[in-house]
Amino acid sequence: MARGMRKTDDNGDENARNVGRRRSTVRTISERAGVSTSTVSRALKGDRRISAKTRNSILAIAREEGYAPNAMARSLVTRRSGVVGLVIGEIGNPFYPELLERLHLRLAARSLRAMLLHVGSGPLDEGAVQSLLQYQMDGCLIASATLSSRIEDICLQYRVPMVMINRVARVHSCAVSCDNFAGARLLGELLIEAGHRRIALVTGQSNTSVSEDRVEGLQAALSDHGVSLTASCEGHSTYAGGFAAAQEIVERGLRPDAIFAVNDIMAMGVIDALRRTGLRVPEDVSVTGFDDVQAASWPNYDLTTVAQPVDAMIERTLDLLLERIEDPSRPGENVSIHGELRRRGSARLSGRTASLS
Amino acid sequence: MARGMRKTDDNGDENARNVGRRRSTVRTISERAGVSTSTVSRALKGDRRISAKTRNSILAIAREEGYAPNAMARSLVTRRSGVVGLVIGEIGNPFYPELLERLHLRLAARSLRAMLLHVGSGPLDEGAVQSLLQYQMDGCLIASATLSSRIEDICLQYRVPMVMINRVARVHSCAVSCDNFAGARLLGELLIEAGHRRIALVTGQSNTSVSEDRVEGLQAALSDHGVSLTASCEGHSTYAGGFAAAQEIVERGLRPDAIFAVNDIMAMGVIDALRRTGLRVPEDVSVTGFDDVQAASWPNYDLTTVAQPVDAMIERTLDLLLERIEDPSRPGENVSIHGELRRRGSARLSGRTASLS
DNA sequence: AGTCCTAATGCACACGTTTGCACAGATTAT
DNA sequence: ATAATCTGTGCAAACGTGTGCATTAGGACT
Repeated sequence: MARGMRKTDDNGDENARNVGRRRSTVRTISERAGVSTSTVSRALKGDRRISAKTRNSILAIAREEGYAPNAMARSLVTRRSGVVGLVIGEIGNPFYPELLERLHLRLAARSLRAMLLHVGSGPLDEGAVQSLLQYQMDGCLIASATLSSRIEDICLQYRVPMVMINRVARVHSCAVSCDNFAGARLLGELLIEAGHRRIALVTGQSNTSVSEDRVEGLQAALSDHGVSLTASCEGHSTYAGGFAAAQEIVERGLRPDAIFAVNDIMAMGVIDALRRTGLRVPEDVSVTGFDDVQAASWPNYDLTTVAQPVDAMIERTLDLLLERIEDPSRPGENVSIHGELRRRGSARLSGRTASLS
Repeated sequence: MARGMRKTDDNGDENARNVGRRRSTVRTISERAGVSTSTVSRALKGDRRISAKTRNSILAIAREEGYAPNAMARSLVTRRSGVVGLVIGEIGNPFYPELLERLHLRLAARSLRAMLLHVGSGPLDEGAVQSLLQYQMDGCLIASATLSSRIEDICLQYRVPMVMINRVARVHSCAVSCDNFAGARLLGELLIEAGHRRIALVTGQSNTSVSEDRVEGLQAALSDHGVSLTASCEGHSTYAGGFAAAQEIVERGLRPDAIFAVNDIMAMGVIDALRRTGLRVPEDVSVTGFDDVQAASWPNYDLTTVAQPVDAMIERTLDLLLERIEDPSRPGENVSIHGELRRRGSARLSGRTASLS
């Protein structure tokens, strides 16, 4: 299709000298500059011992050649690859893509690169753990509520520093998460203050720490006020899972006046399912989520939720990881950071709190 | 929080021999087996010249040591890193996360690993292009409708094989995309057959090839039937962009009976905006999208759209990339693969086609 | 017995960097 | 004048693999 023919031809000019030729190395430069390779190496990393004159000359040649140091060769001797492995969870939940973007940005800021070990909720293949070792990764980041025990074991065994994000760690490991318990409790109190007494719970696979903590947070708020759960429904931790769970709740005639979904994506499914049966949100049923993904603020969801402090979590995660790369003997640490309540339209407000922003 | 204490302690046992010690190398193994390092190297890659006896002995020791070959050292000599750079686009559009998952899977199937160069719609920093060269990546994959000319130039200049996905390439490059023109034309015809004559267009930044082709496909269908566009509205290629565009169309009193959005995520914004103003979809206005992201089949969108043949596109993309890694002198190629029309509830059907599945 | 072939293994170098140490020359202190 | 310090640079060894070539041993064939 000629439609694709935008006219921008002729590749960059600057280093036409090495088209086709092999990439220039520290050796190429040393020969042109008439110095040894070690001098070149030192000049390029700004070693003060190299005189300004030769350094500038070397820098000029390097630029002209379009030189880029070979990270493979470097990491062979420095024993640092500058690469961290990345396991990223259920991609159908927009929380993870959104996390991924920030994470990549902050990694780059610390001059680290991410290599994908696994993405999605499928089982992770043996190739992933092999490449973690083969590529001499400096560390490993696990952003997934589920599946990871295999890779966690490997990291422990081979002493690869590892930090999990959006989870709580078992012994010896590090993890950073939102304070799910406290956040869920806030949501629970919000529902109770708004007068709700028939509260239903929609949860994902309950064996994740994130899910468990949120459920317990809600329970804590409820039992503080002598309220007990009207219903509890478990489904896949997806939009479809939330949708199905809400359908089931309606069909069983449980008539809750509020539904607490364990995360935003399920809450969105819940809302759509409720409306499909003619129920109004929030007039007939209040709905809350957790995470504050972008879609939560879409006008037709307008979801009351708790925002995970993603940036703060990432920053802490990288602190922990870099510390352990520096000194692998450091003990494991669990960090939980407070999230922020977002009052929106999917849950009724009590008269008292309605005047607050 | 004691809540986090799941009990699973003591790391794997198998190779307790090398805790704390440095990882075992081909040399460690050669010494234990009483052979030379070259024999070990050959045995590990199944060279037939090594006798079964010594090979088995070496394999056993390697397993016991938990040996993993050092990919850095290997690629230094083989001049193949097994790594491809990945640029992934506007993450707010679920098309890209969904693509990412499949892509990673198929890369692994060809024993390649993906290193993240850039993610999201922000400007890509110089560090990204530097690391493309430093880590000696075998190739580069660009999955983004926008931004990439900088990295494209670099790839051309340094002869790094590169394939773009969901775009059409300018000269010298490779690209794989859905046949956007044909797909959009199908949608256009569907709308016209259903009796729509007041058709509005909602588009993203029009300077992307994907967007342009879809618009032209629609136009082709319209002019075939002597229909001309009722309105055209441009916004950011996001949910919010679609939402704003539909609002504007309604406010300007243009009264279209159908809206063709350039992709699903914008179509979702369009639908929500229309409903917010009291208009029904599809009774008052039909809406179509493009991509068939997962959310398109959510019951409250139930979006008529064209499914991009993601798996086929990925497979072709990797074919092209691997061919060019093998032989970089191959000429550029544009591949476009037919998508599949998905008739759903967001667009009215004509009596004639209503009986079809 | 000598020649040739095959099978199995080792030697040594290359890949591109970094870095401890040595060395030459210049400058300063004694 | 000699010793001590400093400045700028080079040598050479490492990092862990892969691989062309040489080497050895054993057998088969003439």
